[in-house]
Amino acid sequence: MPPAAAIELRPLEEPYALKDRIYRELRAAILEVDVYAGRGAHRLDERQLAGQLGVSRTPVREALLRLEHEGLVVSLPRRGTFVARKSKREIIETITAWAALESMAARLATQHGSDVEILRLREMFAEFAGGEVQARIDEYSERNLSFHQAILRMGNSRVLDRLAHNLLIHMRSIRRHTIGERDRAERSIIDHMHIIEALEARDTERAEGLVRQHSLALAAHVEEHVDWLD
Amino acid sequence: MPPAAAIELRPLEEPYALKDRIYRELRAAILEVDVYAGRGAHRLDERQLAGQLGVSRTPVREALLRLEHEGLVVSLPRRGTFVARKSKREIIETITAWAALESMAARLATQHGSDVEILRLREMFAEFAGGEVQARIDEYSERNLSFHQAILRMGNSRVLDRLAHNLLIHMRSIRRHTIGERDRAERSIIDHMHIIEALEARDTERAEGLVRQHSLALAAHVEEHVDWLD
DNA sequence: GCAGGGTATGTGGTATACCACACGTCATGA
DNA sequence: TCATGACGTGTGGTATACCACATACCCTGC
Repeated sequence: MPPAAAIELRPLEEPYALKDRIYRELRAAILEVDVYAGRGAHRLDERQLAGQLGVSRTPVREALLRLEHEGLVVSLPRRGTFVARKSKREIIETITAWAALESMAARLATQHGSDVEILRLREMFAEFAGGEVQARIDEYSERNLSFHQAILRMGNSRVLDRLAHNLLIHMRSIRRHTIGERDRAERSIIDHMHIIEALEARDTERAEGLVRQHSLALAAHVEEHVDWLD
Repeated sequence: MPPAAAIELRPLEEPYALKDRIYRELRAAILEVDVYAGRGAHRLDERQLAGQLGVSRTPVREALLRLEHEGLVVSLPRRGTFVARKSKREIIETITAWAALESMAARLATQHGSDVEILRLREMFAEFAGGEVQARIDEYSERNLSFHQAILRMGNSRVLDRLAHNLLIHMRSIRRHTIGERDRAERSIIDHMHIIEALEARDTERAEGLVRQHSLALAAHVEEHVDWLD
């Protein structure tokens, strides 16, 4: 017997568990830190963190455990927990793995993706068509990420998406440093257009190949030009 | 000032932390269980496990957290922790992701793998050349796994290897059920030979494609013939 | 008979106390 | 001067106690 005027209530879904909120908080803080700046290792003291957050060590530890699984922090028994510093090699390997996953997603996208989804990809970059990339490099970078995530989603595979997402986290730190290399941005947008065309044509092999090539190019670029780590 | 006859001592590396040993123990137990047998959900009670192992809940929880992160168990807040049941779709997605990673490893293997490593692949199957596959299907299955892991290792990428390993865990449960399909085994060994040939020829695109195709064929097979889940 | 709510009980979530090990410091003695 | 050992201190590891929520059962009143 529903009342005439039912009150609308949202599920109120608070991120619920304390450990999850702590996890998000810590992750945000870690990604904020420029790990590669100084030489000193960024330390995460369980008791101190618990104190700052006003909770006990237990949920903090669980959050740290999760971060450790994801490779964002590294814990040395009885020595401390630290923000992970990735080696150049690890970053290249991560990008390579990303290339593998995203290219597979592109493959699947040509088979199962909807026309509408592909159309949206085009719209993403419509406003940058006139070569305004340089002027709004920051905004473009954001769009760039969305593009790649969109392809992942079009693969319509939760497993693929989840794996890639975990890798993406680690690639954010690179972004901070490679941003502003203008010629790369312009070449990037051209690549994207070719990828979109391949998707529209439902050319499985080509879409897959282009996506892989595009990502591997980033790996090669890091290999060659990045020297702010190791 | 090293003594004349230095005593040789191995690092004695006990798996160390309790939580790690518990993790291994639990993982082994979980993989032993045939999750897809009955209808009832396999439950993991923290207190009970702690009691059986003679430890407190804390390390047990940490082990469970890790297993949850790897997708082997699923925890419902205040309801319980259960051995994860993968849907048919999830399994197919997992195989697909595996295909992406392994094919990338094959790509890298053609570029950086040593001749010796490739030769070893051939040796793996030398004894099965005479069509003895059917008679020793169990042993072959083991070799089959080694083959794929070897390719992963030849990619010489820790990241790729780690990701793929995590996926492999979930595929073991399939093995139990698809083993004994003889024609598949024979077709499989032919595929493997072709892959080895591509690697020997350092044919990057071909090796990558064959590996991907080989794994995707498994996905398609599961899609079509597996009905013992969902 | 049955809808509704009270309540017992079991679960994971959290807080807290204690332990064992790693490392730095410093006293000791050759 | 410098090995060497004792020892203090701080860290993560573990054990334990308590809490809040979810569930199932039963009891009540209609």
